[in-house]
Amino acid sequence: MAAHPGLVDQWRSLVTCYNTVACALDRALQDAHGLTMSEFETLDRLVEAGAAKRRVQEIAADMYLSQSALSRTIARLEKNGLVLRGMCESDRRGVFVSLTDEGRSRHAAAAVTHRAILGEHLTPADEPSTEKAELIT
Amino acid sequence: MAAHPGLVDQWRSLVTCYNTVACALDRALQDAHGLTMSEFETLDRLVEAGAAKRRVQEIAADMYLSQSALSRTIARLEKNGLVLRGMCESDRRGVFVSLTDEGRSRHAAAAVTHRAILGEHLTPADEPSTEKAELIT
DNA sequence: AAGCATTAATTTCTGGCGAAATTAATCCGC
DNA sequence: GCGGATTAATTTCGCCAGAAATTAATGCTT
Repeated sequence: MAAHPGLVDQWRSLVTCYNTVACALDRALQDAHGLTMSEFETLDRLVEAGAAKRRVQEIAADMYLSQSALSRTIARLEKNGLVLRGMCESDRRGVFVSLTDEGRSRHAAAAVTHRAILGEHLTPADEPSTEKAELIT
Repeated sequence: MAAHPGLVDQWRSLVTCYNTVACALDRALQDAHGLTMSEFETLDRLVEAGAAKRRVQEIAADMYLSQSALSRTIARLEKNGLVLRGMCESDRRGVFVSLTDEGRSRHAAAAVTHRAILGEHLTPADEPSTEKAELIT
């Protein structure tokens, strides 16, 4: 019993760290850019893909978000003019999702905030400092 | 620009790790014991405290859960007979929360599942293997 | 001791999530 | 080419979370 007494502590540290960063990110993105984390992440995947990217599910696979949640997220983004949904001729079940110009610029602005928040809460890995320690402890 | 290109990757790893474990935990606790993660964590804090523990907020502070969410979680636990709410004489705003016998035994059973799932997904830290320790470090 | 700010907990209220049901198109075996 | 299985996306449903409003007790200042 209790063969790995550190496991629970390890998990709690992970939870605390995740929640701290996620909460800070969510607030900052919402306040400064009116985006939820899911919305930002969705834009992020589209920017990474460069061109138009089909398959809502393709994005979902990268994102740990259910297909239904992503469908609604994309609907929200479209309503706000950041994204466009289009037909896909080759497979008419599929849906193309592509960034609008405004989507691209909103993402660019939000990405600055995003990295700033990460920088505040995570250590750059090549420079282990005192920062993250306090979060984890 | 991109002064810390690894930051985003680090964050994504953390998110993936957290989601993977949290999802597995949630499923296992729900299927085997009918408990949500929040409910289990609440029981866990009460067991750790040993005696009756007042201050809903005291528990909340340990748990990264808002006071309102915890209030509802405790209400659910009470409805299921795992926990009791009682008056606190010294400060009548406060509410004592205490485990029932069934709460104690349900927690004990669930804790086994809990540790098993953690063991599957996290490395014991004293034995760094190929799994996910790298994410946390 | 009266009045106002503060603190503890609960209760709306709104919004996002996942599971399951639904709709629609494609694939496949005959 | 027809009918059943599969796949892509959406919609519906119920649940849980946080923010803000509410209720109630305490503390503080005069």
